[in-house]
Amino acid sequence: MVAAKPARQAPAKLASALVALLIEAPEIAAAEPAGPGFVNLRLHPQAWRAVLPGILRAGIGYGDSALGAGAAVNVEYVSANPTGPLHIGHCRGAVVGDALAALLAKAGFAVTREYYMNDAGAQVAALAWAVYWRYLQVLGTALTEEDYGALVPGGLQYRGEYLIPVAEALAGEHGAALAAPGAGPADPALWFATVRAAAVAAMTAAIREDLALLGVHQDVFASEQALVEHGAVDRAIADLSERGLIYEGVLEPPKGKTPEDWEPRAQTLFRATAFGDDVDRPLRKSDGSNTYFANDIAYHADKIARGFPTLIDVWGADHGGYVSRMKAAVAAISGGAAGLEVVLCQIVHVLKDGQPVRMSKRAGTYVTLRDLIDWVGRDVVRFIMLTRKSDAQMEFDLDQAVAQTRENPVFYVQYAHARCRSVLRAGAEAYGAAALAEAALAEMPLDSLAAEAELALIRRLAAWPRAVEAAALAREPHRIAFFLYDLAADFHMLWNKGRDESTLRFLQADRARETHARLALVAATAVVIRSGLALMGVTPVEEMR
RNA sequence: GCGCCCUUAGCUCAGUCGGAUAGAGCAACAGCCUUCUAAGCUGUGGGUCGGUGGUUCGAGUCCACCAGGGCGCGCCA
Repeated sequence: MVAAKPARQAPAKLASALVALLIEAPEIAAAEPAGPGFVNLRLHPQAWRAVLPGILRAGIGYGDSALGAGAAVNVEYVSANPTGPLHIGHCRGAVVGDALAALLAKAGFAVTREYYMNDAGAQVAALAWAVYWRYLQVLGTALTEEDYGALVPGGLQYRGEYLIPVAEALAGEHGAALAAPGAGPADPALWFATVRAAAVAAMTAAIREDLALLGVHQDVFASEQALVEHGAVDRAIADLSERGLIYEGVLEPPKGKTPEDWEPRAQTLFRATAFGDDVDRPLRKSDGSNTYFANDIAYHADKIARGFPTLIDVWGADHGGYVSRMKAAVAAISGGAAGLEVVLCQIVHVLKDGQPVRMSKRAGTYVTLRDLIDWVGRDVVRFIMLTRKSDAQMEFDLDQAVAQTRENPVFYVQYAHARCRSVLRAGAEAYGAAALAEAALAEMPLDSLAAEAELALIRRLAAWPRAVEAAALAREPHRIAFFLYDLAADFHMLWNKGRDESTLRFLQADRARETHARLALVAATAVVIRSGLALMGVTPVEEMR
């Protein structure tokens, strides 16, 4: 139908002509025109069976693609401020980013996994003040929290108890040297840099521990502070200035909802509107220091300079308003040579006993990544986080996550793999492990595989490489989870067919040829499940317990 | 007020490049265990794809407007 216009022929006529040609191909069993110009093709079963040896020889590498042609891609994810443990929102970004990176790598891109540490800004300063408060407490200060809070610029934040060990370590190393006599607060010039460094180091270590629990390992941890110290921010602003994209100006207040303390103010602005953003964006605060955006431009400039034509950032939905300005900045600073894509992850609501778990940072009642892993396990967390499109909100039902039923996709897929392994173990007892090695099964004659449910399963297996490429191009790792679920359903169906019809069971006593062909199919199914779970960072299980 | 995301079966969600009669699970109903794990499988019923227009041979998919939900909106990160 697409070709009809350039060919100047009616779609149905063109379809008939195509059919006449296609029917000649040896792989094609039937071809017929259909509907308004479709062509229905039916491949010979032999053409389908022929995919199995390739799967068995490729192993977990089945589905690897040359699509990316080795092009460099930088995937930045998590990038939580180093101010405390990771919570469930970070968790989704971590899993989505990690799976996306694995997916792109499988699709043939040269992927760098990166974490941007915001270790320079006001949040980290607030963290230092919070740690210092705990330090004074360790020393036995007479100050009340209220008194101390009055001394802190912007007030005391980060009251969580997780800072106490950091303060204790400081006290262990420095004694009372960072405090005034009597465990009172000393001049910040005396302690601030030391405390901030210790706090950031401790929080970074904690975050990396959390990520390790989740099985996330990134290649690069980029430091905002290092960029600032090396002058990267000034260079980036100078670069934009040379391109005529920086000016001093006054922004209009947001339409309809003017902040109460709004007053017109001249600022250093980036001409983001020249690259599709709604308004130009400030790079300097009124006190002359750089905005977060300015630092972020320098960071993205750094990534571009490191040779990445494609940058992918995985962000929380609360940063949605930030996307267009960052895309504008990347377009500006690279002269259009590099592109930024942003994958936004919407909020995750946790359900326990069917009720939403209330989260309040102030009350310290938010669900941490560690909590979640303690409750349901790493593999379940990773799989469930990939059972929704990232730009749709998600409910994480703790009860469903540990349920041993078809409702739980993790269980369902794992169960299929365990069943595969169970059959192969039984087969190995009958025929010996050597005969059931994947390389050996790849040599088996397969012509006995002819049942519709068997061919349906093979068709699914054959679709894996395309599914990988499509998911990689769409930047949608959740598709892998759905593919595996469908694959598991095909397998469970075939398994149960053997109950109704004993000739369809995988293991046929005294019929080695049929059995080996079926074991090749089972082994190939297990391979594809493992290949998919590997992308998701989920461990396949050998048996259910 | 403005911008971005979402809206598909009673519920939770898929839906590939715009392609034929829109698919799963749960819930409801009816079945399947002398058998490689019944933790599973089979079948039935269930739809104005939020609404209205438009583009197209063809729209859940693209465009415009509207409604509802979420997120954000100068010197936080």
